[in-house]
Amino acid sequence: MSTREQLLDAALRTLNADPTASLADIAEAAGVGRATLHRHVAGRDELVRELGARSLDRWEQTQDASGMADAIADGGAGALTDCLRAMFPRLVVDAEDYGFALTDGFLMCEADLVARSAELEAREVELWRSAQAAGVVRRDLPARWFLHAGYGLLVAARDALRAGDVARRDVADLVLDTLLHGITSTDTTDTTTPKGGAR
Amino acid sequence: MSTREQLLDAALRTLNADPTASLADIAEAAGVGRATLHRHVAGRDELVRELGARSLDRWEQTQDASGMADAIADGGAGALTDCLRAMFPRLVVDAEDYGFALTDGFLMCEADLVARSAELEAREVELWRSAQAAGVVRRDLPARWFLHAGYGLLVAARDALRAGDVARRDVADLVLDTLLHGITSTDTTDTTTPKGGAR
DNA sequence: TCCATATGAGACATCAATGTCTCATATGGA
DNA sequence: TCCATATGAGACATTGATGTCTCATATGGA
Repeated sequence: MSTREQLLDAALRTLNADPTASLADIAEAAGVGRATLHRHVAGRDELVRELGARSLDRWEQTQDASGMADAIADGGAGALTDCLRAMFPRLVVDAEDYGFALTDGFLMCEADLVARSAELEAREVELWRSAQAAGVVRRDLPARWFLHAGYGLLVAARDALRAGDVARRDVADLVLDTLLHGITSTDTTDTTTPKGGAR
Repeated sequence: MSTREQLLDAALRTLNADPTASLADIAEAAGVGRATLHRHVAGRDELVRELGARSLDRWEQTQDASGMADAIADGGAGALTDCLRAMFPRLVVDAEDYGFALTDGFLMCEADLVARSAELEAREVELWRSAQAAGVVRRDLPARWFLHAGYGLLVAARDALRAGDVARRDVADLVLDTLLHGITSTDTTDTTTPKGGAR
């Protein structure tokens, strides 16, 4: 891994912990002089743009690795369900790795990032529409709402992990379960094994 | 309404639109000189602390107006369900009014705000626990997850409204419906009237 | 009219973050 | 060893936000 990438990794870690961290903070966290940081990254703008692009790369990889395109092409309920079940665990990891990018609003000031983000969103909306058509998810709600709801639950997952309220190994199931089935009590005599360890 | 409150309102509007707005921006948006803003508010810290306190006031009002305490005391499924159905429409409005406070992380740097927030969170967790005990919501998920999930869906609602993806009149139902029942298709022959106007 | 108060405009100093630069040093290969 | 390159430390200037101050003006009541 190049020095530049190591610096960007350190910057990501630092900004996840404190989105307002200064370049001096980042350089210190990277164990590097401030001048050295500037030698590899032109400035804060470039650094943030780079990390934003990385987060979109990751999102795209997640879509690809989940077989989103194939599932949409297939159109069957099984394929679409499998895609969702493959995608959300990855998205939860992404949301934690790129936590600061999830809620910080400076990414959406860069035109190219906005465009890419819209592109990836459009792909995901396509997935939701296919899932509606296949009868996997409700047709009485707007497909774009699923996008926002999924995103919101990723924020919830990130925050729950940060607060230590849920176990890392449970959180992906928690998100998908909540999104798909909601939190209403399903059975009257609940004897199933707890998922997140009800406390 | 006092001048100070009018200024705080303008600050809230401005910060909702752009969380990085400077005091000069806020003063301009309020139609007031920068000096006048400083005459009423000591500085940015005080302004933000004040708005944070307001958002917590609103949250507390929403809890009270939804009869949360009574519902917990009652403990019945009906009372608890009514409370949830009264609370979320209000929370959605709160999330829109205090949108910047929803995801911006400077509030949680003020010890007193953190304490109050934890207090209100604890109340809401109590509600969720009661709802679990009453069989209203699932017992196989940690109660604190419901807190995060509800919060995440409020973020989703705010973003969906900002993006123009859902109608304002639908969004509260959308949130509660998604949280309680999830997005899985419930019936095979869907002839119900669309809620958000599936597009 | 006269006066007290609030305001707008703007000057001014301060401060933190940023970006650039220099120089001594360290590292690693020829 | 000798040299090229990368680095660390730090000086320096710049910039934007912030906070304070003054003064002329406006407003509204006595």
